[in-house]
Amino acid sequence: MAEEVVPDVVISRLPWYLQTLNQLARQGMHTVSSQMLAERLGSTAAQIRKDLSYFGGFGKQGTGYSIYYLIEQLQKILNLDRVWQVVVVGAGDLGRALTRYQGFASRGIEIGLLFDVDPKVIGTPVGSVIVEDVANMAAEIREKGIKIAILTVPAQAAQQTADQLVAAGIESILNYAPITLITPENVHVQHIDPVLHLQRMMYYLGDKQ
Amino acid sequence: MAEEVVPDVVISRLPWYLQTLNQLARQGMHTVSSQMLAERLGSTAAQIRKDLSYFGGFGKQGTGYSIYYLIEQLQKILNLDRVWQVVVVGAGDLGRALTRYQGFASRGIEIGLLFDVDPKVIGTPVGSVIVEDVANMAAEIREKGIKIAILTVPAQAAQQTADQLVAAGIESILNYAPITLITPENVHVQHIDPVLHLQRMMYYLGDKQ
DNA sequence: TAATAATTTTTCTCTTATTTACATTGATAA
DNA sequence: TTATCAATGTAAATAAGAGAAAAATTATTA
Repeated sequence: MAEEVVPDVVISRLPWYLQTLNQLARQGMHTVSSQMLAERLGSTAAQIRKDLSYFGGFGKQGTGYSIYYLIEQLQKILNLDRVWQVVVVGAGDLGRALTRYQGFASRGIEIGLLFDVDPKVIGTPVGSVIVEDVANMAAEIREKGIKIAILTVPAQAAQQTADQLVAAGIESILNYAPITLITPENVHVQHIDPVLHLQRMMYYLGDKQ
Repeated sequence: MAEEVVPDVVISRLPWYLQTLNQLARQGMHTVSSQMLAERLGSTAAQIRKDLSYFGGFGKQGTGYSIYYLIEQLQKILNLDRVWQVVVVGAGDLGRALTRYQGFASRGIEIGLLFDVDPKVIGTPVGSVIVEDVANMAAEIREKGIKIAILTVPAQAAQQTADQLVAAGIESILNYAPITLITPENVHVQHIDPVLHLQRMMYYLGDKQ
């Protein structure tokens, strides 16, 4: 009875499915077929069915999937049936924009802490949190038991800050700094860099501009 | 002589290689082996070599790669040997943060236009550009021949705005709105949504918090 | 100058991911 | 109640990607 491991590509698609299912639910729909969902997502029906089948059968043959039920199941699978606290490090333009971002609360994410080094911004409010001194970061993260960090510090400070976060018990880092972080194996890092995305698209644009 | 198509996964890794090569160059290095680069990236030497070999041989056997030469070649491949103008649509927190982002100019990206619907922000400056009325968007994009857009409008306006962008000749959209856009085949869309990334990480966190 | 060591390039193999195909199930209508 | 239709779940086939191994090239050292 080998403990079947679900491939990470599959995991990475589930939040995307969930997003669209929520959209459909908001539009008042109750049921959806893999075919219809695939069209909406620009994916394929077979892939959606296969992905879901890693976790069991959620649909009814002949009918499709109950949107409400599938949302509930996906939330359970992804551990979204609770509120996750997140720490933001770096209260520059981007860090502040993310801290104020309305799309977090409605999807179970709460910015619990916001840090910076700059004495000029420490103590100022951003949305409903106050910028705190990065010197107190480790202690506060441990106290609150936070496991997820969003990193929006300048490139030259990023690696050092990441090290501190890992030491403080952070296990997942969403990295907006334009460098590749080096972290222990057990720490999940995801890199969001608009430049990398834009450059990838430029390849396909050829000499169009 | 079949025109060999380079897989998109390969293309998506090149900007990442480039980023690290630039880092190494800034540190004063002149040469790097695939092995060393792989360690730096958290990738494997074989993969880097294989990716690069899609475009020819850039290295010297026994020595490795000339960092300067490889950067030059990658820039040529990705069409980065020019400045690309980009339009930002949506002058909210995120749109303004991106418009002011320092990391663009140094990597050949220039925010040429910034639009919003809100009369209160139209006319105000953000960095070196002025927020303009979205009503004039199509005309201005066409006039400047811009092909790339960054979309930071609220979810409910995103699809409609994307349609307008496509009609105005935009061929690549970097979408920050939390919905899946429906666009013609020839339009490249990339979706950046911190929530999707965070949710993916939450799967691996289990019930750690 | 010849031998050795380093590292790329290329080919081959293996693994992973996607697609196809179909048997099965449940719903609907005659 | 039976036949038909729609759509899932899964097994099998195909395709794509990654990794490993072999061959080739360059630099270095004896």
